[in-house]
Amino acid sequence: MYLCVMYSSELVKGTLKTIVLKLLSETEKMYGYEITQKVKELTDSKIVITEGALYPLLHQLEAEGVVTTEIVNIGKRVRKYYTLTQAGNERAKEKLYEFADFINTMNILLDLKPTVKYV
Amino acid sequence: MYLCVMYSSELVKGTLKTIVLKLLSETEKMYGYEITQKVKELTDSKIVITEGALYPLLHQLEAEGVVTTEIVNIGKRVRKYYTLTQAGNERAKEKLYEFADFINTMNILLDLKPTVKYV
DNA sequence: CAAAGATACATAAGAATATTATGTATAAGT
DNA sequence: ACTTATACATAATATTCTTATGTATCTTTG
Repeated sequence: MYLCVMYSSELVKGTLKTIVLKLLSETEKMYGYEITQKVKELTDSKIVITEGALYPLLHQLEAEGVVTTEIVNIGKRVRKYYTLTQAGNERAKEKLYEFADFINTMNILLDLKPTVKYV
Repeated sequence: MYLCVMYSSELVKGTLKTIVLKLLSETEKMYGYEITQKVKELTDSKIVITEGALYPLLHQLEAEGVVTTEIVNIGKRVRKYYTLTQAGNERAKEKLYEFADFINTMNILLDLKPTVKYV
């Protein structure tokens, strides 16, 4: 039996973009469903990205020129791959740096011990 | 000259309750304005709590029995002090633990180095 | 082989939480 | 006198997520 303790949604809220950009920055191209599964796997189901949150975000990123898309047919099904643009890579770096800095600030504020470095 | 780089609002969003509970858990009693100033000071103005966000949260916490209030007259002005109840202290511990755990998960996911312990 | 579950996309209604703006009022600094 | 700081509060709006719904194919399993 397995007790899955997810985080309160308000905590995860706001980190979705950072997570997606990070994954895309290290995998060249990914499709939506793949991203949800990867996050589930890496976090041991502590963070679960819902489709209602992910797809609108991906569309938004495309509209902003952060990613480009490529549609691939798998049998009769369709997959939509997302790839970071050069601007997207910059965006990913910025977001990761911001998050690392944010964690450091929160550690000080909440009096948690170590600091995190983003090189 | 001083360049104040605040975090994107979506990052800070969701951590407000944790921050407030933590401050109240170590200071016995605080009033709203005091909380905003303390956070500003501790984070070097990287996190600024707006009144429109804070006051509704404090009222909510009171309605939930997490804090009790005490109104104090300072001259002709009014101050509303907030104190954690016993349930509030539990809530603060839970929230801090959750946040520390969340940071650890995010560090793994985003491949940032150290982990944070909340004892 | 039929049903259930997994894969894969998408959007709309609603909830939650914050920002921005506004309002009131006193105290302090310039 | 005027501006800034202190101190509360709420309303309109914006953002971002959850939940629900919809479509469709592929795979596993009884």
